[in-house]
Amino acid sequence: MYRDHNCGELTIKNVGEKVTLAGWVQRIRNLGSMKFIDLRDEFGITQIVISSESSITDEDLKDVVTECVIQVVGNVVERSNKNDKIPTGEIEIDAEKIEVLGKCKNVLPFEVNSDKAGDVREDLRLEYRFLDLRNDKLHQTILLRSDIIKTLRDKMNELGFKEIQTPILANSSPEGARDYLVPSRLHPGEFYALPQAPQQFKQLLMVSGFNKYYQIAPCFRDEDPRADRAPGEFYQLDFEMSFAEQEDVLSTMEEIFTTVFKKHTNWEVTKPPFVRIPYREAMEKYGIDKPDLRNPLIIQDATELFKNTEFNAFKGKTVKIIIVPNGAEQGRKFFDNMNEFAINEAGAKGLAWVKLEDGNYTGGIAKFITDEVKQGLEELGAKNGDSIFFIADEFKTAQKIAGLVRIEIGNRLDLIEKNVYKFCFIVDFPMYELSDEGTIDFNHNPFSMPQGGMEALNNQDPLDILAYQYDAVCNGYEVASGAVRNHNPELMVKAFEIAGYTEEDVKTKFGALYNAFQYGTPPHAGAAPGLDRMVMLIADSKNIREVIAFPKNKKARDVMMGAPSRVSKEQLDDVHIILNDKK
RNA sequence: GGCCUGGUAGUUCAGUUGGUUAGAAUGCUAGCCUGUCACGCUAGAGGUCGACGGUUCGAGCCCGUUCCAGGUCGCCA
Repeated sequence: MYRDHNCGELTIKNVGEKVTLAGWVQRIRNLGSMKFIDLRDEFGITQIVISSESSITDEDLKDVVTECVIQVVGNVVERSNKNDKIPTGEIEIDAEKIEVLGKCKNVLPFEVNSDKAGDVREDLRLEYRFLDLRNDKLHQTILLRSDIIKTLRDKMNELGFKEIQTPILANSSPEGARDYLVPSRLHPGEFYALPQAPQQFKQLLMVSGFNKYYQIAPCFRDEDPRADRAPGEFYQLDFEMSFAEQEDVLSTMEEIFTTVFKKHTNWEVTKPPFVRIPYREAMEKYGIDKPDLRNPLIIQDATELFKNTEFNAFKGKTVKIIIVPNGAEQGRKFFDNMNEFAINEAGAKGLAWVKLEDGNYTGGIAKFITDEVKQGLEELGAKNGDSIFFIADEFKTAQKIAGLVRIEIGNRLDLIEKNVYKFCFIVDFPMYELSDEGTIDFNHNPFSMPQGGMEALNNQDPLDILAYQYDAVCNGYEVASGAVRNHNPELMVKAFEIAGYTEEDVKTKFGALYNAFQYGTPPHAGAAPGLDRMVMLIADSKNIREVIAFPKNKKARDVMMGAPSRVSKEQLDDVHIILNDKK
C-alpha cells in the first residue's frame, strides 16, 4: 500500500492517527535542524514536518528534492502555527519515515507550481507538458474538462440520446477542409481519411432508425490553427435527431448549454430562449457571424447620408458607422491608434472619425459633416459627447472592417460586460455564395435543407436562397454549428446541380448517403457543439491549448512526442509509398 | 502563404545615442538558522545576446538573410 490518505483530506479530526501519504515535493523549507515539506497530489497539499527529534537523517533526505515523488509515514499532529489558506492547514504530519518513490534526477526546465508557471515560453511548456500539467491551474482545467464531459453525457442520456461510435478510419470527402490521409496497406494506392466530422455517419444512423444519436467525437482537419482553434484534431459533442425541425435542435442546444454552463461556472448565463439572429442581420449590425453580444456597440449604415459628399474617400462607397457613447472624451492618441489598427490589422484604407462636443463636430473629418449629414447622424442616435467612426469601402469589405473595428473599440474602451455568458443563435445562413471565381458555391454545408425546398431551388436566385443552417454563438465564439439536413435525394441532386455538380458527382462523392436516402429516410436535423471551445469559455481561457491535455503547437507539431516524424523504409513499403524528398 | 509581435542566465525580464568585465528577480549549489508555509540571511556557479552575413575602430543594440515561437488574415463544407 502506497498511501492510506490523499494530500487534501486530513484535518484536525485526524489528529493522533498514524498515516501514510504519497505525493510530489512541492517545496522544502529547511530551517536548520527543523524542516518542512509541502507534499502535493491532485487533491491538495499537506505539510510534512521533520523535527529536531526525528530519526530521519540528512542522508535519508539526500534525494528529496523539488518535484520528486516521496512516501511519508508519520503521525497527524495539530500545528502550533496554523495556515488558514489551505484546508489541511490546521495539521501537519510529523514524519517518521520518508522514502523516495520517484527520483527527480534532472534540473527542472521551468519552475513547476510557481505563480509564474503560466508565463513560461509556450514551446518549452509544450515540450515538457507532463510537468506543465502538474501546475494547479492547468491541472484543474483538464479535470474541469472531464467534469464537463460527464455533465454533457448525463444530459444527453437524460434527453434520450444514445452514444454511438463511428469510424475513425473513414473516407476522404471532397468538400470542406483538407483531409488527414492514412495510406492503406491492403489496398495499394488507396487511402482512408480521418473524419472531419461524423457527418455522413450520423445521418446514416438516422436512416437506420436510431431516434437520437450523440457522440463526443474527435474531428480531424488539416488546416492552420487560431488561438481558439486547435490544429489537426478537436472534439465535438456531435448529435442528430430524427423527425426534428430547426427549433427542436435549437431548444436542445439551449438545454445543453445552460445546463453545462450553469453547473460549471458562477457567471450569469443567458436564459432560454436565446435570441435568433438572421445571418444577414448579424453581418449588418455586427459585421461578423459570431457577434459578441457583451459588446454594446452596433454598426449602422450611413451610405445614404454620404451620397452627395465632397469627401473623396467616401464617394461611391458603402459607409458604415459606429457611434461610441461618451467617445468624445478620448484623446487624439486613441483615434490614431484605432486608425493604425484599422489599416494594419483590419485591412482598411483608413478610419475616419469625429467627436460631437458642445453641439459641434470636431476632429477627424468634421469638415465634411454637412448639416444634412448631422441631422442624419443624430437620427441614427449620435448625441453630444459621443464619437463616431466611419468605415467606407466596398459593401462586404466595409462590413468586415466595421466588425473588426467594433470589437477593437469594445476591447480598448473596456465596454465588454463582465462575468456573463451571452448566447445567441445565428440562423438563416445563405445556402450558396459567390466564389472568388464568380461561380456559385455552397456557403456552408452541402447537406443543409434549403428553405423553400424544390420551389426555391427552381425559381429563386441561388444567392437569395437561405438554408436551415444555424450556429450557436457565445461571447464572440462560434460554439456550435448545425443544420436541418436535406434528406430528399431529388432535392439533394438539384441543390448540388446549382453548385455545379452532376447527379453522378453526388453518387461518387456521397454515394452511401445518396444511396441510403433512396430507402426511407426520416427528416432529421442536428448540430455539433465544440467541446474544446466550451471548456475554453467555461475555464475563461484565451487559448484553446490550455484546455487540451496534449495539444499540438501552431505548426501542428507535437513537440513532446516528436510527431509528425519520419518512418522507416519498411513501413513506407508496407503502405506502398515512395517519398518525393526533392522539394 | 501574407502581415504583425517577439527570441538576452534553467525560467521571467531589464539593457540608455553603438562604447570597459551584459544586469535584476527567481530557480540551482554550498554554508548558517527550531515554527516555516513564496521562510530568512550569506556566498557561489550559471550567457555562442536564436543563427549566418554585413556596416563600424567597436554591435545585444544598426542593416540584410534565415530559423523558431505566438497572434492575425487567407483557410476552416
